[in-house]
Amino acid sequence: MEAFQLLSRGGARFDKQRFLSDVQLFNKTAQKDPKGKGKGSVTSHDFELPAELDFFKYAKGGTGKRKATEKVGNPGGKRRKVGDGSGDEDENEDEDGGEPEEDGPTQKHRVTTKGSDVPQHIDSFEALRERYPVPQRLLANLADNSYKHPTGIQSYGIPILMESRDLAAISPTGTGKTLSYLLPIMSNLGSPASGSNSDAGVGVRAIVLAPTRELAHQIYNECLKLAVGRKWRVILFSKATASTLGDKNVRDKVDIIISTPLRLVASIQEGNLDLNNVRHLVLDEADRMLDSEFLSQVQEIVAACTHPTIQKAVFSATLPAGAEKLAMGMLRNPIRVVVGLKDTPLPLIAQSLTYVADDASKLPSLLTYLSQPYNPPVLVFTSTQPRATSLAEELVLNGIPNVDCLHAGMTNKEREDAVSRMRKGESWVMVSTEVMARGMDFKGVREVINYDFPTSVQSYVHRIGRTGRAGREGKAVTYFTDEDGPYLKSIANVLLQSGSTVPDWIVKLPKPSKMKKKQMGKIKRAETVNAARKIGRNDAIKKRDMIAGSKRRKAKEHGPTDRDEGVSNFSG
DNA sequence: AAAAAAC
Repeated sequence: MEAFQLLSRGGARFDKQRFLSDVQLFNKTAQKDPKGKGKGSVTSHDFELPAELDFFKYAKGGTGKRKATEKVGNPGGKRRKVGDGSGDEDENEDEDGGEPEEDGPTQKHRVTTKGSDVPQHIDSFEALRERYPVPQRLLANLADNSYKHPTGIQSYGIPILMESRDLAAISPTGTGKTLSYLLPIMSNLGSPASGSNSDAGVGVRAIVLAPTRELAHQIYNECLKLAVGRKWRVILFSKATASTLGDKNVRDKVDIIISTPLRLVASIQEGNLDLNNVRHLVLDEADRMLDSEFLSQVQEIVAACTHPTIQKAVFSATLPAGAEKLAMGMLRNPIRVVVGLKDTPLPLIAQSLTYVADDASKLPSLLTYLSQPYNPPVLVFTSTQPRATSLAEELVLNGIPNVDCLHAGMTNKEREDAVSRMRKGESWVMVSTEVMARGMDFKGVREVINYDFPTSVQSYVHRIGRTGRAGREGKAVTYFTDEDGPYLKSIANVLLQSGSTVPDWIVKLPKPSKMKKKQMGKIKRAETVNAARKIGRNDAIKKRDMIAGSKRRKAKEHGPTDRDEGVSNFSG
């Protein structure tokens, strides 16, 4: 059920027929309903998933024992002290009662909270109304968009935000974070400023910041769905919409702005925008927003929000210690909620590492991959814009159908068109840079390929998080070359953590010390080569990868020999 | 560590 609701959010078109098979895959209790596959006979009631079938499924295997529990509320109003975020967590856990299953859904997930006076979580959206004055229309819009049962982060995060508390929320990719903050914002704002809302004050009252235009747009779309039927003024900030704020009558009646940081800063500096009436500020993809390039912009925005009772919240699937410290410093008496394991991908995503000797071997590998049956659309990540462009060109030249490309070097229109094709299912292979790595919700994406090795664990987690969304299964393949050796182990650990398997030799790689990383890079490069050769001889390990390897060599003979500059300049 | 993205 939940998976169904999640699937039907976001801007992407949603194929019920296609989803039906997925649900049955997950839902052992569901009766097979051949009629359900018939045209037009599928309704949401046809596939009630058990409530415990949450998005978060703990995979078997991985590293040792794994706790898979659900934290249940905060009985007795137990106080919790906010700590530094690292180290031990003050947890309150409870078994969920379900039995772990071999291959089906594991019916357990874990939520941990930290902070004082944590509000009781909700078990249903209806329960919200019993506790808070949520506008009827908002709940109706929720239902109209097939949101029926809250996910973990929604269950815990929404009451916290409803009670005007500051929140740091960490929840895996594709688990419904957007709704977790939009619903409380719209509820707490009460009614649009343009109406007879005496409490509205003057000027924008809520701001959501996101790192990319595409993501801001997606959040905006979500917001519009919840805004149906009321005269909310929600603005997706851009040069054009920002200029409309020159009109004071417009400016004073804005309710919510969704924006990227720099655009907002520009308007503040132009004197077109006053943030002193902002009561809700959300940083989506918080760790990204707090890294060096965005930090000063975000700080400027935070400083401009001078309303005494402003509520701040940060959301992400990953929050490294440094970013968390910064975030906690911004928040007032915050509650920290972690769903699942921080910095860890969903176990629903089957991850693998594929050895490709060097950069020149990547294209043949990918072509081989795409010559075999695959589930479009496939999302392919490269490290730079030129590499994205030239890889897309190469694929087209090699006859791969419906190849698209998306990076920030393209014009706004090109970017919008690419997203639109993706949403319509017209893209089969989408080649992109990090711009697509975070937050984007394309329901159909079943496979992600890291053509270029991700430059951080966080990048890896977010990239592969474009699949496996809303309870679906996904697949992620990561190419690595000899040069990626120094960072291989850290990514391999992520795979292990989330239940995927990793060849032994990678697990045994020594941990690179920071000081000697560069030096060790050379040593390890040799180790990687040797170990990778061993794999080639070992039938037991990663059949797929070996297939890819041999096909790669074959494809190389027939494949194009001349390579675009953009593709070859990777190995500096 | 390093590129990308933000206007």
